[in-house]
This record gives sequence, structure tokens and C-alpha cells, in this order.
Amino acid sequence: MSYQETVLLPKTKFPMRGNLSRKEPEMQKQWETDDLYGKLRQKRAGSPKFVLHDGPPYANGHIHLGTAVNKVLKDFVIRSRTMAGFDCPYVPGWDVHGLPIEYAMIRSLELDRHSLSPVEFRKRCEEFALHWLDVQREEFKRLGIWGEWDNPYVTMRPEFEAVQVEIFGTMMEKGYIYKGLKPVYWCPNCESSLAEAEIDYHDHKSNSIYVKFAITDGKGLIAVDEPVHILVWTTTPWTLPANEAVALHPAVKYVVADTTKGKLLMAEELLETVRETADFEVLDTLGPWQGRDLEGITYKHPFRDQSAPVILADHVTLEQGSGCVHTAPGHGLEDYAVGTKYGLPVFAPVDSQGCFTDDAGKYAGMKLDEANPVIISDLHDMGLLLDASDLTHQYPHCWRCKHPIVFRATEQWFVSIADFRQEALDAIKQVEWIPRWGIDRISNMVKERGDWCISRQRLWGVPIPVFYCEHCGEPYAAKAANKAVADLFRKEGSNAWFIYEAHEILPQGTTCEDCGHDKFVKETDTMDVWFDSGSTHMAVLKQREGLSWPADLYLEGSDQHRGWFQSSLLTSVATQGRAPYRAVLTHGFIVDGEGRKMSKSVGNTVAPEEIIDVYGADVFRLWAASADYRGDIRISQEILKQMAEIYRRIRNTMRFMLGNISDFDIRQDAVPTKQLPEIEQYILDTYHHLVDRVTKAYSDYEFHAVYHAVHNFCVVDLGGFYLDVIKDRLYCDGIDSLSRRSAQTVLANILPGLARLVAPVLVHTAEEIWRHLPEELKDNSSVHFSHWPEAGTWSLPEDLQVKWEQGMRMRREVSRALETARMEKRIGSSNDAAVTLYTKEDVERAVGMFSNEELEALFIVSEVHIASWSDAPKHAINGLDGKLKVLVHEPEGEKCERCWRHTSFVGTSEKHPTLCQRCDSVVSDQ
RNA sequence: GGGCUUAUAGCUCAGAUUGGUUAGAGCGCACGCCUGAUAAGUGUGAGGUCGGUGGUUCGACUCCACCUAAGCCCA
Repeated sequence: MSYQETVLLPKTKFPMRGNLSRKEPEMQKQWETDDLYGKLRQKRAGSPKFVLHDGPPYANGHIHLGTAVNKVLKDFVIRSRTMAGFDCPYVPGWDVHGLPIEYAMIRSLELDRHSLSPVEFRKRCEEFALHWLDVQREEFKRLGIWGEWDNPYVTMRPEFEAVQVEIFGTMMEKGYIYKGLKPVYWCPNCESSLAEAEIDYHDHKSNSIYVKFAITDGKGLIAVDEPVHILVWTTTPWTLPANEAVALHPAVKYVVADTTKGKLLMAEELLETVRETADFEVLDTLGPWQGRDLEGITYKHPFRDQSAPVILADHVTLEQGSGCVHTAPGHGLEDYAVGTKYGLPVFAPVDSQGCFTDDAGKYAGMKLDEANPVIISDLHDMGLLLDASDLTHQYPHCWRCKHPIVFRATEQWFVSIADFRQEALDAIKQVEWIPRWGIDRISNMVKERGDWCISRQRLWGVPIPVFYCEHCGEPYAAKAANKAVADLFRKEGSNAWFIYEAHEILPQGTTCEDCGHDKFVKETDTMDVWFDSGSTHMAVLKQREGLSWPADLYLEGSDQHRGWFQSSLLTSVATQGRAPYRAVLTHGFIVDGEGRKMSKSVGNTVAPEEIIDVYGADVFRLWAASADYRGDIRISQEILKQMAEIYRRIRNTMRFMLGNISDFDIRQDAVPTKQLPEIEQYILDTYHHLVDRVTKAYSDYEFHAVYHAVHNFCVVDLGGFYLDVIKDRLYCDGIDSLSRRSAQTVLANILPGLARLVAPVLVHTAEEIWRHLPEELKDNSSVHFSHWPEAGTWSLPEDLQVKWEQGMRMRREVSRALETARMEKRIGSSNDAAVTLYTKEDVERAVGMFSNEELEALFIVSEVHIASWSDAPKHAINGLDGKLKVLVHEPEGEKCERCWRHTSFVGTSEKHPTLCQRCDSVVSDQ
């Protein structure tokens, strides 16, 4: 007779393999149809709130690994906080304005942005952005992220734009916003500013001239009793009227060369090159001095009757020229940057068509390229020209009309950071930065940063809500005007700015505060998109039902210390006097297996989609959880394979438990904790420690600790120990026996708990387990509605703790001894073996605490004998600091056909001669 | 070049914000076992000059300095 069918093997429909790429979308669809996210909101209504404010991704392409990981980490936070009992809404958002969209849209449609009306043009941008918003939304949902996907916040929504305008208004009112000059790329042919992306570099023939400026004050270092000149080199003679300084590198050596063409100050290293070019002889040199020592020397301006300073700048190089750089803050970005440091004027006497203005004195009205030769000959006449030649080099051109462009300072709006810098720094200190170094990073940036230029000469953005008096040109941005604009945008969106005339927007009777006239025109600049995203905390958290300001948490990549963390902070400090967040959590960047950044040219990029298609979203999420994201996060095929293996392990462990409680009804079959065998109490205690550890790890945002703890528990405590040990009881003991029901009680306790512990990470798998779980083990229809499992008040008595830890140590030693026997081909399965323990001292006392049955079960062997230390044969295996010897030998009895353990009972039963006593009685009772 | 960060076994991570015996875990790998979790499960074992160099100390993976590699943000 075969006893195969009398063995109670695990039974479950839960599949061993996840088939995630196919099954996850089905589950997601179901969740959406049943509106589980909405139901979860209702369930948590009234609970303490925890608001994570989503940083808006930019809607101009597919999501990449970085955004995917960011969103998944947020989902971990949202879900774990929700299960911890918080009401944790998640409103995703998108950033949809700005140049990249405008640019990508133009490219994709091959449009000339001037061929369409502003309203038409913006309409196209909107369509473009909304298309990608939709694409990204689906991609995020595929990652298993829950949130208000049907109603995200979008920076172009009327109600959003209205608030943004109001923030601008408040900052204007407080005097934080001013109009200044800043150089931009300018195409005189198109009469338009250009963004960096709209510049192409082509060969261009320029003048190359060396010009000398007479030093007027040598600061005592350079004697000026006879003429000494500072030598500069430039390829744009027309910028010389706008010269405001000469920049030297602080760490470069400079000399005054006494030459046949006069005394010239220049970099020592470039003297020879210049000598060859300008064809002179060097009679003597004075110096050298470090650049930093020459700061503050003055020279006579070539075209104005005044002097200008020598300054220091790191951008000075020795590749070309003289090492002394002609600096015109109105005509170069670097010049502008260093100019603001020294408080130099931003002078740009050039109009939109590339002609000198009246401020250019005798050159007024000339086109720049026509002025070049005139300026050169004037310099020559003044005796300031050392050398002039032509130079062909790469020069920026307008991508559209192909003409060379110029740098030209134009009037733009700025936020004066200096006015509230200290407040911002104080606000930073009130925030919890995780990791802690975040505070240093953002503090240093805020300390150093210059004013924030918020003007963009673009159409696709929120208009800067300022008017100008048509008569006197003064800007007008009174409170009433701001309110009128905000109200209009709230009703019709910012397109209204491009539809209505100023007088249709402004309140009736508005007059200029300076000259009293009543005709106005609108500002044409739009706002920097960082102002959009910097406004989300007000436009979303303060507006939306169910959210609150400030946010409990911002969670973004570490680059956002410069970006969103800062733009949000600035608008918030400026208008609210504090930071918009209580805590800021940052993560690193995704890099490849070697720790290098991903780039298309290197070809080491990975799309989230590829991972999901092959492994599934849960494996992706497990990977995101496994990394310590404070540093960079690595990904490679090896890492993914490992994740898939570990996923499989966790899945199968739960599957095994599921299969072994199929005939268990907790309402009738449960065994009270205190009546459980000690080994069950021990594993329950281990499990409770896991719950504590995992709960803490989630609350500290240390998901990699969750991952390691759960995996370790599955592998070491369950698979490697407990589940192995209880197989005999589960399979072979009587179906309703206390021993079997005890094990099942524990499984029925641990499994739903474990499913909940992994639910924030393995959202689909946990739910799949849940669906296979007997109803009476669930507290909710979805695992995601559950709270954390509770450890309860019960804990393992200390003496049992000590006893079973000792037991585990002995188990290890016995395994080693069994392995030796196995190598010697003396045994196969451990149940083929009998074991004799020879013990002394504390190990002897420990062994004394166990019954033989306990030890047999613990070691999974057929017999355990205890003998005194002195009887140990030489070949017994030594262990436990020489206090234990283990001898593996053949058991006395025959192998039971049903449970495969050896006992001397086998052969004595009449009905079942091949069975052991236990199996005989179990089978007889069936 | 500046600000911030990272560097422990092939991989993912532990190693108290207070230096102290042979630096831990899991995966992977190697070699076995089981065939009643089976496109599973289980045992044993081999892997590390703790990025490098110098220093402080009786003693450093842990503290200091410099260097190297990598990442983010600036210039």
C-alpha cells in the first residue's frame, strides 16, 4: 500500500512563478476600477495627516530610471505611513511650462514660432505637454504607484497660475522684485533673444586685436611715472566701449615687459606668444606678481574720461590672448557674473537691431560690424592698438536665420535674494534634512547665490504680471493690478494675457503712478519655470482640499538642492516667512554597475520599461528598496538578476506558508500562544523582532533595511530553520493534532503579517498573497488597507530565549557533523542519521533543558542520544568551543515508509508493518 | 577650480554621532543532499592588506591630513 496520499502536503493555487509582467497590469486595472486609492482615502479620513508634496517632473518625454526610482521611493513612504495609520494623500504633479517643451515642440512640428499667434503657439505647447503628461502618468501607474492620477496638479491650470501671479505680487509688494540688466544671446537679425539650445556654432571670421590700456594707479606695485599699459585681447572690438574692467586670474603670474613697443602688463606665460604676434623685442621684465596681488589697480578707459579697475576672475585662461581679459558685463555672461560680484555697471549701448545707441557716443547709430573697423582705427589713432589681425573661429549663430548673434544686456526682472537671504538661511535651520549633510549643501548654495533672474523672453510660461505706462515707460504692478491679473487667470488661464489688451485687464481708471497717464502695455517676458515649481507649495498645498501647508516631506534627488528645494524655499520665505517643508529627504543618482553615470553616448542607459517588461514592477521596486539611496544607486544585469532571485525566494516562502494553512481555520483550530510548543514561541518571538525592526526602518525611510531584514527572515529563520523543522509535523502528524495545529497557528500568524510588511514595496505580490489568504485571516479586502501587524504584549520568556538560542548553536554544529557524514557517503537525508552528543559544562546544562523529541525535531534526525564527555570517540566532530562533540551514526530502527524517519517500531504493527508508531496511529485514525 | 557626497568580500548591505581580541549577513560561486515547497527546498565551504598613502595612538574599518576614483550642483 502506498502512503503517499495520507501525507498532508501543501496545497495552494498561488503560483510559484509571478509572471509579473502579465499579471501586474491586470491587478492594476482592477485596483483602478474599484478605486482602491479613493477608498483608502475614505478609510483614513480623520486620521493624523502626513503630507508628502510631489516634486513635479517635467512633461517632455518618457520617464527615466531616476524619475521612476523617485516616484517609487515616494510610494514606499506614502504606503508605509498610510499603514502606520496616517492619512497620507498623494497628489502627483507636472511641470509643463518652459523652454524645453517650447523647443521640442518647435522641432517636432517644424514650426517658426513667429508664424503663429501667441495664443496658437501656446496651444500647441499645451498639447505637447499634455501628451507627455499622459504618457508619463501611464508609466508611473505601471510601477504600481497609487495616487490621485485623475486629478494631478499641473502648473498650467488656471487656479495654479493665479496663485503664482499672487506670489509674484506679494514679493513685488515687499520690494523683493526689481528690474535689472542681464546679457542674453541676441539675434539682431531676428530681433529676438535666444536660449542656449537655439544657438549653433559655426566658423566665423572675427577681428583679433591686442589693445593696451594705460595704467593710472599701480597700487605701489607698478610704477607709473612712465607709461605702463595693461594688455588685453579681444575678438569683438565693438564691446570695448562697454568695457568696465580687466580681469586677471588670481593664481596666474603676471609681469610688466619692457618692450620696444612700450611697457606691457600681461601673463608671464603668454609673453613669448604675444611677442611673436605683435613683433616686438623684450628689453626687460619686471615682476612677476600673482594675479591676486594686482587686484585694484586702475587704468584709463579707452573711450571714456574715467578709470576702471583690475579685478579677479577664475574664468581667465591662458589659452589665448594676454591673460588679461577685457570685461564688459553688458556683453558676456561670465563678465556679467564677475561684474555683479564687483558691483560693476552693466552697460550695453546696443539696440535690438544691433546698432549702437546714443549712449555709445560717437558710434551712435552704427551697426556693430560696421563699427568694428572704425573702433580699430580709432584705437590705432589713440596709440592703444598693439596688433590687429583676422581670426577664424567657432562663433555662436542663430539657429534660425544663421546670422552671428551677439551678447546684449536687456532689462529683466530679478528677485533680490540679498533682501531675505538671512531669513532663508534661518528657515533652512528649522528643517530636518535627511541625510544631514543636506543642510550644508543648501546653506552654502543660498549663501553664495546671486539674485534670481526670473525673466524669460518666451511665450510658453506664466506671464510676468507687470504693465508699463505707454507714456513714460514706468512699470506698473500695483496690488489692484496684480489682483486683476490673478482673477483673470483664475477664470481663463494665462492665455488671457495674450488675448486681452492692458486696459481690458486693468481695473477701470488705472493711471500711471508717475505721470498720471492711463494707457498701458503688457510685459512680454514670462516667468522662469523654477518660479512655477517654486510656487507649488502655495498653489497646491494651500489650495487643495485634504492637503496642508507646510508639507511634512519633500523627497527628490540631490540635484534639487539647487532646484526645487531652493526655489520653493525662496518663494516661501519671501511670502510666508518660513520653509514650505518640515523635512527634506534626498536620494542619489542612478549609475551603472561600475558606478558611472548613465549617458546615451556611452550606451549604458536602461529604461524602466525594459526592467518592468522582463522582471515586473515588483522586482523593480524591490531593487529600489534594496539600495541605500543616500549615495548613488547602481544598476546592472547582475544586480537585477539578484533581485529577481531574491524576489522569487520571498515569494516562494510565502507560498509555502500559504500551502500549509489550506486546511486551517483560525477560528476553530488556533492554539493559544501560551500552549504552543516552545519552538513555535521562539519563532513567533523572532517574527515580532522582525516586525519591530521593519516598522522602524520604514519610519526612518531606510528601505534597504526592510529589504535585508525581510529577506534574512525568509531565508535564515523560516527556510533555513523553522519551516524545515515543522515539515514533519505538518505532513505526517494527525490533521487535527495539537502539534500540527500549533505550527499552522504560527504560520497563520506570520504570513498575513509578512504580507503587510512587504506590501509597501511588493505591492502586487502582497496583494496576490492576500487574495489567496483565507478570509478569516484578513482584516481588510486589500492588504493596502491594513495597518502594521502588532507585536502585542506577549514576549518570549527569557529562559526560553536563552535555551533556544543555545539550541540553534547546537543545530549548526550538528549540521556540520551531518555534512561530514554525507561527504563520507554514510548518509543522504538527515533523517537517515542518528546523532550522539557528548557535552560538558554549559553545553551539558543546555542540552539537559531539551527533551529528546525536541532535539530530534530541531536537528531533523531520527535519533538523538546524550552521552557523557569522557565516552566520546576520537572521530566525533568537535564544536562549540570544545564543549560539544557530535557523533553521527546509523539509527537502530528501520525507515518508516510514510515519514522517512527510522524507529525500532517499524515492523511491529500488524496492519502497517512499514510504518512508525506515529504514522501507524495517524493512518489508522483516518 | 569651488560646494556637497560616496568608496567594507563578485553583488546588495551590517559594523553606536562614544577607536579595543581571528571584520559580519544574505545573494552569487564551489562542492554535496533531498526529490513530499520540485522551473522548488536544504547543508557545508571558499571569497576581504575595510579605495590608496602618511599621521595621531599601546591599539584605527572607525580620528586627522593628503591623494585616487566616482556622483550631484556650480564655475
